[in-house]
Formats: sequence, C-alpha cells, structure tokens
Amino acid sequence: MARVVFALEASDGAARVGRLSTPHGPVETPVFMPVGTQATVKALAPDELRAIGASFVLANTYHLFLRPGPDLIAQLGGLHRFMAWDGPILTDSGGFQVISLADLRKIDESGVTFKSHVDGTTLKLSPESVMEVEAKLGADVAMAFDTPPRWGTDPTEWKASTARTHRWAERCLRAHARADQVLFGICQGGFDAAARADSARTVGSLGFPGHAVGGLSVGEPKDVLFPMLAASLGALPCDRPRYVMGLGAPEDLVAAVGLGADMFDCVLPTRLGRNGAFFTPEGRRNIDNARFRAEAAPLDRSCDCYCCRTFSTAYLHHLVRVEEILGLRLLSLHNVRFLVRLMERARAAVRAGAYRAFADDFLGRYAPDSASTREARRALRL
RNA sequence: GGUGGGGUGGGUGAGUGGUUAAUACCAGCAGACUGUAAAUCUGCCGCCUUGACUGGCUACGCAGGUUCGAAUCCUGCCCCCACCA
Repeated sequence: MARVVFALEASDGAARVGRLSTPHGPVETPVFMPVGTQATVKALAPDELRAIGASFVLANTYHLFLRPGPDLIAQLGGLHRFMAWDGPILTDSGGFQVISLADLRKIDESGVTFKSHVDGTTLKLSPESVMEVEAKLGADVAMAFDTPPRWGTDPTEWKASTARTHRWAERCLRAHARADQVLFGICQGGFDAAARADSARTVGSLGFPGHAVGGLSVGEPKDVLFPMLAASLGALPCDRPRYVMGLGAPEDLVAAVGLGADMFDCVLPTRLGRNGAFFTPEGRRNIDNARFRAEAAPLDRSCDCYCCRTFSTAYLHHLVRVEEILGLRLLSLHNVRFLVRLMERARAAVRAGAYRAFADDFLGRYAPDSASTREARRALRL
C-alpha cells in the first residue's frame, strides 16, 4: 500500500518546499487545502477545484459521522469516491468541534460527549472511535483527536487540554490501523510559548509521520498568534510535514511559511466568498460596496482564475446584490485560487532563495497598514 | 350614487392621547468572518449641528379644532381600495 511520504526539496531560511506523496497523488508544499467539511468544498465542484490548482482537500469526521455516517460512506466506496474527489483528502478529527460546539459538549478522560447540533441526540467520540470513523472514511491523512482550548480560557485549562491531547495522541496512535492512511499528531500548548514548544517536542517524539499545530487562529490577537506559531513550528521535527490548522488569511500564510509551515487549511476563502468578500493583492474587499457598481476590471487583474478571466467586478457586484448563487460560487472560486496561487508563488520564491523578498513585497501591498499585516511582518522581522 | 375600509419616514407596514424621530422587515451605507451549527452576523440609516451617548429643526394625506400635551380625539376637504347599485 502506498504510504504518505514527505521529501524536502528546497529551503530558504526556515521556509521550505517539499513533496508529499499520497495514495491519491503527490502534493507540493507549502500547500493550502480548502475545507470541505461535509464532503464538499462549499459551492465548488471537484473539477472546479482541480482547475484552480487545489491539490488536497479537507473533510470533517464529526460532521460526516453525524451525516451521512461513516458506514454509508464506506459502503459507497469511501470518501474519495463518495465526493468524487480523486486527489488527496485529509479528515479533521472533530477536535475543532470541541471549540466551535463548546456549549454542546462535555469532555472527560475517555472522550467527548456531544449533543448533536442537528437533532440533539447524544453521541460520544473517543480517540479510538475517531480512529475507527476516520478509517472508514478512508482519507489519505487522518488527524488525531485533540481538545484545543478556546481563546479566553485560563492557563489551567490550557495545561489540562494540552496534557489530555498528548495522552489522546498516544491512544490514537495505538488505535490507528489503516495501512493506506497516515495519522498526523496535533500539538497544543495554549497561549504560552514555552508550553507550545514543550507540546511540539512531546507530540513530535511520538513517531507521527506528520504534525499539526492546533489551537491557533481561534480568536486570539495576531501579536499572540505569531509568537505561539513560531514556538510550535520551531520545536516540531524538520523532516516531517508541519501543518498549521485553521490558518487562511493571506498575510498569516505568508508569515507562517516563513516560519517553516508546510500545510494549511481554512474555511476563510470559501466562507468569505459566500459572504461577499474577496481577496486582492491589496487586501480584502467586500463586493457589495457601492464603489464596485460599475467597475469593469476583474476582481484581481493578476489572477488567472475563471472568474477573473471572464467577469467584471461590476458583474460580481450585481450577482451578489441580487443574491444569485453564481456570485457566491465565483467569489469562492477566486478566493481559493488566490490562496493556492499564493502558495505557488511562495514555493517559487523558496526555490529561488528569495522568500524574504517575496514576503516583503507581498506584505508591502496587502493591507500594509492593518495590524494584521504589521504583525505578520514583525513575525518575519521585516 | 350607497356602504365599509384606508392614507405613517425610499418601499411594505406596526403604532390609536404623553416614556415616539416613531416597532419590524426590505432597500440603502459600511464592517466582521481563520481545523464551517455561517449564501451568516453586526452597526448606521429624517435634516442640520457638536469633541460628545451634545443642541436644534421638521415630520405620520391637506386645513382647522380639542388638550398642559396628538401620528393617535373632533370637523371639513382631497385621494385610494373593496363590495353594492
């Protein structure tokens, strides 16, 4: 059985380019993975994702466990066939739902009991049951079941959730059995740099073929995010892929790649698309702004996506204003392409040994006056 | 011609004596969104004025009246809708 293998190909400072081989094809890193929680990247069809260069997509264990259920997906040939995506898939474990559905769950040492957000029924997920569900779903990469703490909770809870995540990581490793699937570990550490580094070293020593930084971009300010990210990334093994979960703002990705991250996933491009916002090299914009009413230029002159090659900004403005679904689809398409292309450019810059110049240039144009971009520059000492 | 109902801020439409510059929704103007309970949520939305959660002005078809006080009550007029003839 083909396994997931990671090979570093180039580096420039902490930034690096690699190749991840999976049973469903190779992936060049750094990579941005669009999120398809319910076995669909919202509003986009697989051929559209392929056309914009998306190589790797996410799905969610908690949501697919609820509907339509892992047995049905297995019966229908597994997640790849079910959603007709023949490229690599990564399944998140449901760990994020510990945060997003915080009011509907209870944690104990054995696992997490959720009150279904769909029908209120009680369901329990444990490290072992999550491994079983992820095996049935059959993604190329499964994620360990973790318990990230919310931003705003106190250090006692960071500590408890980090220690629990470590124990559960070992349980996940023991329970993981599917040979054509690899399991990535997730480190935590709350919002303390030393605890972050400690967690990264702990999880990094367990033998996972890849590691994720969890518990970030959960509402904390940027001057917290980047130091935490640096602490985590700096302590994870260099020879394995380093995946930053939930990161997706362009300035964040540029900073994170510069700090040595290889993989990202985020709902941001698709959610922004559905909510009428789009990325440009100058920053994020809202398409329904009156200033775009008669704008003949595409959303982003430098973009090569179908939307930007074909339609005026005025047309997108019109579609969104009259609530035509094509508008949300096209915006989603463009936003995902924007991040995929950002990673393409980052890889090229690393290969050319010019990552700092690339980051400096990008961050110099992308909302340069925003606190977010300033912190990204600071993280890279630009 | 008769009977009944109704005319409220850009639109639809609450409100039947004071706490009402006036509910709500839409439209309009902005903002937010980071391992998706999100095609969602939030703010503003008569005019002028102020550093300000400041001060003032105008407003519920039109005109007049009652009252300390009216979009709300009375009178007349204008207009709209339904039914009857």
